[in-house]
Amino acid sequence: MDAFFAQAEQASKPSLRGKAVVVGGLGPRGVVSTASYEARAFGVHSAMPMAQARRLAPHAAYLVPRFAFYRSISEQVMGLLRTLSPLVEPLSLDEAYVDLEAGQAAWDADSAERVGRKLRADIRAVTGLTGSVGLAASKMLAKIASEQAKPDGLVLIPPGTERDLLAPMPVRTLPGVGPATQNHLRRAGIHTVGELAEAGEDELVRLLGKAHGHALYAMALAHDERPVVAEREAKSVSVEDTYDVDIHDRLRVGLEVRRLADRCVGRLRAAGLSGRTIVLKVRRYDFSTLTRSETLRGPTDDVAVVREAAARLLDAVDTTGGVRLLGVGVTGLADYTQEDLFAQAAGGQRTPPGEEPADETVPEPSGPAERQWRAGHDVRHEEYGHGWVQGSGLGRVTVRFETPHSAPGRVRTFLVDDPALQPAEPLPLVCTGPSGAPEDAGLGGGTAA
DNA sequence: TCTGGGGTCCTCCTTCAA
DNA sequence: TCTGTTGAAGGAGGACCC
Repeated sequence: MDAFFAQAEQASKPSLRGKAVVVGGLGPRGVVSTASYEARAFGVHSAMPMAQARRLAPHAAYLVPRFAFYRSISEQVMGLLRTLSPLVEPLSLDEAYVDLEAGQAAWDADSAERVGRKLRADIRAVTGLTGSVGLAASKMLAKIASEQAKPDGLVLIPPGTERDLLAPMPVRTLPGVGPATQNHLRRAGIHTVGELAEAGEDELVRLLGKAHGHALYAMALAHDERPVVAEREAKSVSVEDTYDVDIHDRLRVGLEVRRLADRCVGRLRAAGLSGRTIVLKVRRYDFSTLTRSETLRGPTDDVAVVREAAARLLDAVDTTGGVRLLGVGVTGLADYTQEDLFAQAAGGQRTPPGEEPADETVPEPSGPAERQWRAGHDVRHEEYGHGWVQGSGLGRVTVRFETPHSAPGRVRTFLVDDPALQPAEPLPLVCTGPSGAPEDAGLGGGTAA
């Protein structure tokens, strides 16, 4: 999908169409998740500090991400892909590989191109959004083709042309080459994929290590045998928070770690998993990051065990000077726990999934008690109908009243505790009803936040 | 006024047991 | 009993991706 989060916001908010839209964290330490193509023209891009984006594009609309909304659109798109093949490998909410041959949807370049064109039309019809398609004989090349196809296009790399196509491209084009590897290669005088291939496998292994060297050499020759894998098992579960202001108080650091441990266990249990290794992550005031881990004798999903392990790990970390980020994670995942084994040995039963032990609380992530009006989120007003929060502060909230199918709407301001104003679910982006009235076709059961 | 969150994979080092 | 080798596992950090 093209600039997915930003495009989804523009589709649901007519007044933002054709305008610069930036989606990301709006706090003092936020970064850009997605920028619309209009915002990119000002130099705004993903992973850029939000403060920098605001300097570059002060007039842009700045919105917080609405993941539940994007997920509902993503599920529709993934559903379309699964009609083409059983082998669909999602990379994220907005990207996936599809093995067309395995699904017998295509067998040569012509048939693949037909499938690609129809897919783009179907995505447009079902979601109202544009997506780009890259067609090639391997995952690496399909990815490169789809990048070339953006926005709103289709690119096919004909078999036999791969090496010639890759040769002049910068090394950064290849997946797995980031800023550090690019620098490394630049110092060795290697700038393009062609130069990478000429350097030879031994030289690349010497420069970049065994795994990376071999993999990069193969990719430079356009060799990529990685299969499309439909089901991938998670290897770790983690939660982390960056704080608006560094935390200096050791007691507070301990409380935050405990809170993160609770959230992590909540996620772990929701996924029906347990884990053996507990990881504490600390990013200090100077952005230096360290991790400490402890491996238990067996996997656990016990909140008290994870809390205690995280606290022990924290004991070994110097936090004087302040911390800006804390995280707690669990790796070495299993779908049983040490307690299962004990229970089995004793002929007993463990707490059924979903039921919490009486003396523990694993709070689900939730907002504070007072009403929060987050920029970009949907609302409904008794008199003015459906709209979205354009901004809030100083006890007031500004709402623009419009829907995906209306003309750009008017703005009104209310007190934050105005009882006539309530949070609302996102409206579907596509009308399918005979009357033209929006139906629930767009939102997969209306699961959005 | 710098730099999110949730992941995966790799490398290097240390420890420990066979 | 002592020593050297080897491999697995644990731990830490870094690079990369979306």
